[in-house]
Amino acid sequence: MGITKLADLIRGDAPGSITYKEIGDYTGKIIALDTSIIVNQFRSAVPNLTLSLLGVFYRTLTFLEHDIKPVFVFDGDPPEQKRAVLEKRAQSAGWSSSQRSHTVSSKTREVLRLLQLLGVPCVQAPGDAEAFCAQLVRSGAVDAVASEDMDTLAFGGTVLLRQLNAKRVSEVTEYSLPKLLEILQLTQKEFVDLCILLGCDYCDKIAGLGPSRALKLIQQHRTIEDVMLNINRKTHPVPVGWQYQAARRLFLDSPGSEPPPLQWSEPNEKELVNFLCQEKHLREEKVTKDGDGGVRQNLSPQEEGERGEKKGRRQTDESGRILSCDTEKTVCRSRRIHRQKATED
DNA sequence: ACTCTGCCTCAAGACGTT
DNA sequence: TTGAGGCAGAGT
DNA sequence: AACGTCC
Repeated sequence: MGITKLADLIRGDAPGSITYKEIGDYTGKIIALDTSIIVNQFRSAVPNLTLSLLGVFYRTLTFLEHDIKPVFVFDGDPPEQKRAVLEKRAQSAGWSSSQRSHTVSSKTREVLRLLQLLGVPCVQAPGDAEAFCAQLVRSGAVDAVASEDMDTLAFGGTVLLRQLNAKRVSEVTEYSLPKLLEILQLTQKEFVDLCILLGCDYCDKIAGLGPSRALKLIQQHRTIEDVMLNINRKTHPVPVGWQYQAARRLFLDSPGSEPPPLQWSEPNEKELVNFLCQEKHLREEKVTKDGDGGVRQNLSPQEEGERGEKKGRRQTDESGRILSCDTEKTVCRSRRIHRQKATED
């Protein structure tokens, strides 16, 4: 997944486009997240499915504690080009793709439920979640995209955050696409061609061309077409039926769907506890606070995305738009957090 | 000399206690 | 499972 | 920092 070796290339050839931050630097910001990446992270880290739900729960709380407004983006139908990769992946995992999609959807339903109860907006991407995240940050609907893979930059996402959940300071890395393009002296179009040469999810690459040569070739010849005219076709054969043009369109064309209204509301503590403890049989002390702590300032529902949509503590739309729940209660753990901060200070 | 590839290994979440 | 880092070897 | 637990 992602663009092969792009992170290395940036670190080596355009370190000026990277800044090192910490999570507290994003207080007040709206941040889009690729939900499937998050879920997969937890799924590979802990074998148990319920525990990965708990991971999503904790991580979301961490955002809220820092007064960060998360937007969870869910994958839509994968584009045609990606199907080959998905098939291959599912096959090597020994799963049929229909099996896979069913399990995923039941899993994502639970994640969706949890996130709704937490009062954070969940949106369905028209296609690839990464692509939609990129569009959201490009249009200004969100301030940044937090993801572990580099696709976002190829899709034109202007601000990418990696390791946002890092515990230690200065471990969050922020990539600036405008700075990157300026340093590399590339246009977005040229950068997309570079990413295709590096290797992406949507088509093959030219064997024998790695990061170093790919960058030099693109900087010199500007397009894949011109690169192909200037390399040794014998030593670097172009893949037969190479679908690079389709991949290019995928990266450059906007998904098209308008940014939906984003709305945050207070967590529905009662249902949250019910869901996690009753349905999922988690220990209550892992989920709830003990007393009735002060309401947290960060969850003020009257603030919203600058891009529009005023109030409305309405909820709903079952077809995957925004759902929100309203409660007056504060979220678990907040009390403990407050105590910790008090003792630290 | 430099670049790319393949093969290897490892670790991957978040929390609390010590 | 995947990705990232280290090291071998073959290619340019 | 290292370790054990979460279910």
